[in-house]
Amino acid sequence: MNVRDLCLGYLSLREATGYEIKKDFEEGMFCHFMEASYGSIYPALSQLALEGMVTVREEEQSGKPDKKVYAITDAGVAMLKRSLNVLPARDKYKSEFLFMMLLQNHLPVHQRIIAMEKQMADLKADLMSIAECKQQGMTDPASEFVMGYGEAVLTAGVTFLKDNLAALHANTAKQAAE
Amino acid sequence: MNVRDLCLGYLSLREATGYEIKKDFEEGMFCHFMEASYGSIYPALSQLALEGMVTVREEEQSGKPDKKVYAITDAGVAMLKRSLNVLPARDKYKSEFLFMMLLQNHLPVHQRIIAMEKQMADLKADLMSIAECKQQGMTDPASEFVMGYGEAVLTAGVTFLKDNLAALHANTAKQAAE
DNA sequence: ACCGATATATATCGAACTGGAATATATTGG
DNA sequence: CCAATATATTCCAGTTCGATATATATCGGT
Repeated sequence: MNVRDLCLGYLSLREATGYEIKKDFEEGMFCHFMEASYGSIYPALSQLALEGMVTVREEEQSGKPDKKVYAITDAGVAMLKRSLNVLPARDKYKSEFLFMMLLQNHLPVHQRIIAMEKQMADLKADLMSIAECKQQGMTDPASEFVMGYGEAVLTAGVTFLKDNLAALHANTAKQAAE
Repeated sequence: MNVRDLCLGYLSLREATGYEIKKDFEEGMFCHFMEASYGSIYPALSQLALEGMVTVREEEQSGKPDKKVYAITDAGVAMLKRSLNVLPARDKYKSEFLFMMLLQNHLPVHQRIIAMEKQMADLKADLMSIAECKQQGMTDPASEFVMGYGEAVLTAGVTFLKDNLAALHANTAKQAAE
C-alpha cells in the first residue's frame, strides 16, 4: 500500500485535485488514519495519469492557479481492486506523546501535564472532525463504520487521559496541602 | 523526533544492542506505538557513538556474532532532555484496514469479514504483549501509564469490531434464512 | 542424524516518503 | 491596509523503509 493506491482509492469515491486529497487526509473522513505529503501525492497522480489509471481535466480559474481535477478510469478501478485483494498490513501507530510519557522521569511534572492536555486536545480535534463529517451527511455504511471505529478508539483515549489528569491534580493538590 | 532520539530515549532506560532496541519496538513495551527499521537504528547508533552521546562495548560471544552494547552518556542524557523539551508532535496513525473498510463497496463480504478478523487478532496480539510486560514486573508509574493507555485504546477497538462482526453475522444468517 | 525454520546480531542500499521552501494569487479579518 | 489564511502545484534534501546479505546456534520434526 503506497501513495499511488491511496490516491486511487480516494478517487474511486469522488474526483478531486491533489490539494483536495491532501486536505481530506488532514481533516475530513481520513484525518485520523491516513497521511501523505504533497511531495508524494502530486508525483503519484502524474504517474497514474501517464499509466491511464486516472484522467486529468485542467480547469482554469480566474485569479487562482489552474487546478487539475483527477478522475479514476475503469483500468484504475481494476488496479485498485487487485491492490485491495491482499490482507491489509498491520496498523502503524507512532506516538511521541507515549514515548515522552515513558521517559517522564526526565521531565518536570508541569510539562507532563501540558503534554497530556495537548494530547487530549488533539484527540478531541479528531473527534470534532468526525462529528462534522456526520453532520454533513456521510451516512453510507462504509463511512459509518470508519467513523464509528475512530470514535470508539479516540473516546477511549480521551477517557483514559481525563481520569489520569484528575488523579494527578488530586495528588498535587494533596501534596501542596501537606 | 527522529530515530536518533528514539535510540537515545531507549538507552536512557537500559543499555542495549541495536537488535534489542528493534525487538522491543516490535514486541515489548513499545510495540504498539513505535517503529524503526534496522536500516535507521544501526546508523543512528554509530553516529551517536561518534558524537559521544553513547558508549559502545563490544562483547565477544562464542559462536554468535559479536554484539555491540550501547550505553548512554551524560552528554546523551542532556541532549535527550533538550529533545523532550518541545511538545510532542501529533500522533500518527496509519491503517490500511480502515482504508479498506472505507472502500468496502469494491470487496465481497467474506473478504471484509476476514479483514475484520485479522484486525481483531492484531489488536489482541498487542494486548497480549502488554499483558506479558505486566507479568514480567513492569510496575513503575511511567510503564503503567503507557500500558494503561494502550490497553484502553486497543480494547475499545476490539469491542467495536466484536459488536460489528456479531451484527454482520446475524445479518448474513438472516439473509440466508430468507 | 539431518534438514529446515527460527533466533541472534550487524550492515548496506535503492526506493519511497516526509517536511519545508518556493511560487503565485484571492479573500478574509483585524 | 496589511497580515494571515486559503487555493494550487512543484521541487528537493534528508530521513526512513524494506529487503537482502552474512554468519552461527538452537530447536523441532521426520
